Amino acid sequence: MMGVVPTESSRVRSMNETRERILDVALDVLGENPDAGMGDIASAAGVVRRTVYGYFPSRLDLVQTLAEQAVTEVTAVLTQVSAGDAAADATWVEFIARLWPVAHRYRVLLALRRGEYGEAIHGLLGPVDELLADLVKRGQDSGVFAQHVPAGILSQVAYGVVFAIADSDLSNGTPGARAATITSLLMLGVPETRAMALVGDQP
Amino acid sequence: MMGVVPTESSRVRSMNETRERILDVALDVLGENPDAGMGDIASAAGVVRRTVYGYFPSRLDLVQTLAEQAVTEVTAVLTQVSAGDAAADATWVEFIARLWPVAHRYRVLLALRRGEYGEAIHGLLGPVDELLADLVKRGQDSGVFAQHVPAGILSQVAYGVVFAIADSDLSNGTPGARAATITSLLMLGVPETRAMALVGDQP
DNA sequence: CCATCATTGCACATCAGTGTGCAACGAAGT
DNA sequence: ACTTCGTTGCACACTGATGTGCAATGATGG
Repeated sequence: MMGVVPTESSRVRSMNETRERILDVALDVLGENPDAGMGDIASAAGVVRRTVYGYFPSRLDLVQTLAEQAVTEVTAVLTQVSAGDAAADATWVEFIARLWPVAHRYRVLLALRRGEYGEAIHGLLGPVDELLADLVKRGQDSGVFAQHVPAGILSQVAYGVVFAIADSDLSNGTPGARAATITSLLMLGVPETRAMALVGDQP
Repeated sequence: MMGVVPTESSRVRSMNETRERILDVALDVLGENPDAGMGDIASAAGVVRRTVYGYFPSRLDLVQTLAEQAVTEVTAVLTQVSAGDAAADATWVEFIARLWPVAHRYRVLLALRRGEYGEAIHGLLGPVDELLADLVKRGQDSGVFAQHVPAGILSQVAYGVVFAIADSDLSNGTPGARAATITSLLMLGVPETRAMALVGDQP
């Protein structure tokens, strides 16, 4: 139905690998230093700067590609999780669990939102914000999430929190993910006992 | 006891005003774009680029001065609030209320933590982190705050949340401050009813 | 064996920002 | 009035990053 792979020749496959490797290490390098240059990315990818420009004519093209990937992945997680008929808080737990590696991976976009590429990124991330707000609003309407703050704001805050944790020192390993899940549940108004039960008392 | 002002001459006062104005607009300009240049800051301050270099020999000097100011102000708020013998959650509410304008004002330091100036800023903000962790730990020990997450991590998360809200679109006005206060209380494990009572049900 | 082509290494121009030097202006201090 | 000095407006050199052009190389595919 989707994605026909016509047995690409070795050359095309090699190029795809190179391209993906560049995108891959770009997330790492830019994740540690959003101001890293094309040369740094190229070096980390094991290629020369000139080669990177062969795949991405400008720095903006690279960043935009990364942003599009992020939107695609996050949207996929969000829609898949929302498809089920579980309670909103349980859905949220699953969402964070699956969002976590993605958020950590694309944490650079949060820093790049500001200055020079801000507009492009913000535009691409718009649909994600809406989906997120919808999820939170459904939780509020069903009485699972508290209504101390409007859904639009609350979703943005929760969104920011997950990224803040993914962006912090405790981004690696399970403690970070666990902290992000519990904390976000609490801030959504889920009682502590229920939150602990959802995430499992002892890991 | 502190701060003797020996009736400064008009010249010195003018210089101090210029210097403070530069630092003031630097927070604004850098707050919107952390990569703004000295020229942008100078223009916004109504002076020429050369003049800025007269007060701050390098860009690092300017940023360090801003960071030192932030540490001074935040530390002052933190110690003053902690001096009282109120409950930990009430203390937290007052803390956020007074921290809010400061956090919003110095939000640029969060973005500047990464890349080039990161080390200097991180070093200066260290003491603040400790004070914050102490406050959270006291709340946990007194049973007011939940212990689902270690104090060190929890304080960092709450720290990040407040800055995340101060850094977001809803940074201006009371709704942002209210959202930050309620949200941080909830994530600290304070029950919703108690949190709403502390912050006031209707503003 | 030969052609294709991704990759390389080097060239170059361009641009933006940093930091400095210095003469000149103009308001404040004596 | 004369001096001091903050400020200005230019000058310059330096650095680092971006983006492009082009010949050489070497592996792949016909």
